Amino acid sequence: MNEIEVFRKYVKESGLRNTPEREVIIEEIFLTHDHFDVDTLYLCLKNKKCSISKASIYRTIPLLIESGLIKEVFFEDGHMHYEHVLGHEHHCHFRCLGCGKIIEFKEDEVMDIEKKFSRSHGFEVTGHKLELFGYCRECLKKEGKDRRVSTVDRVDRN
Amino acid sequence: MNEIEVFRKYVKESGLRNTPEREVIIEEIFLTHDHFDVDTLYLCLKNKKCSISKASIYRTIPLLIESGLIKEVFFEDGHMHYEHVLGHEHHCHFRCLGCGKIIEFKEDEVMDIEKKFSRSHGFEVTGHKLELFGYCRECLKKEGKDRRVSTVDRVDRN
DNA sequence: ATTATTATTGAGAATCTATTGCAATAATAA
DNA sequence: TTATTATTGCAATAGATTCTCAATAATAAT
Repeated sequence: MNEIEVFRKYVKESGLRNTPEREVIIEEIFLTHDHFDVDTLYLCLKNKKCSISKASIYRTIPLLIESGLIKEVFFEDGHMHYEHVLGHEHHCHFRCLGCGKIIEFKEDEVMDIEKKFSRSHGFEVTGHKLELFGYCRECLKKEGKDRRVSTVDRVDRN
Repeated sequence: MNEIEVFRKYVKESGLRNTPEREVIIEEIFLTHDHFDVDTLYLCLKNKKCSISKASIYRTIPLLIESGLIKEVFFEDGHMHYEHVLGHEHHCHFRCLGCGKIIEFKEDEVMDIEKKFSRSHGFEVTGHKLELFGYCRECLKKEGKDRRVSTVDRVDRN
């Protein structure tokens, strides 16, 4: 089942209505495999012929999350970023505090942690989010310069 | 060194100036061991005699992060949440998707993941953020009811 | 097919978080 | 004590997200 079919099924089961606007949004999102945010998605659609209002995009995103197509990954630069779930196997992120670069990597060991926690607490663990941060090789070279605590809460003082 | 002393040292070393407002903010934050956000912090201070402008709180937070007193934990309900670093050993979070409850737990195995990633990529890993999510015991009882994908992007449709 | 019902859309207003400009104040160093 | 300039509070602003509402269109029922 591709993303459109998944969504149609979800819409039907939920008693919602499908619309061309929503399918256009989904197609645009799944055109690449990258992270995305509302504003760039909006501009991409605008630059093609098919302009869709931001309100509709904002209203569609929770549906895409509920239907298991996408998920939130991180809040950065004042807005949320999303990524694919369908067709994109689960992975973790490394964020470079120097240049802001995001690197994805796979890590099975987290499953052990999930199981251990699940057993010890009697909870059902359905997922996780692991982010490592530090400095990438390139930034380690420019040693010490430009380091910051976080992309969001940088303090510029010079 | 307590939180105030840490901050005074940081301020001195950074060529900033300390102020009573900043110390009041720090004292309020470290009064409890809980997570906090800007708005509740602002209201707490307002409810006591010592009202401090939101602008000052927003301007102080990055300093507290840089000085190692606090850090961001998650973005939820449209705004950032913070927690103590000083005097609060590193831990991970479990978030119940049913009731929103946050549970902290310690987990050393993540260090192995850090090291493994660090070695394989030649990066310097300085920290991590691990969040598990699922359903707590209480919510498992009310099985199926009230489940949601995320606290932020909940879809209410009834 | 046609019609009735009502979810969805788009545009803009409203809201909310967070940042910034500015004049007054106050913390440090001289 | 004085000079320097970081910090404060307030108001204005920016940006993201939500909401209002009339018009439209997707489904179900006829």
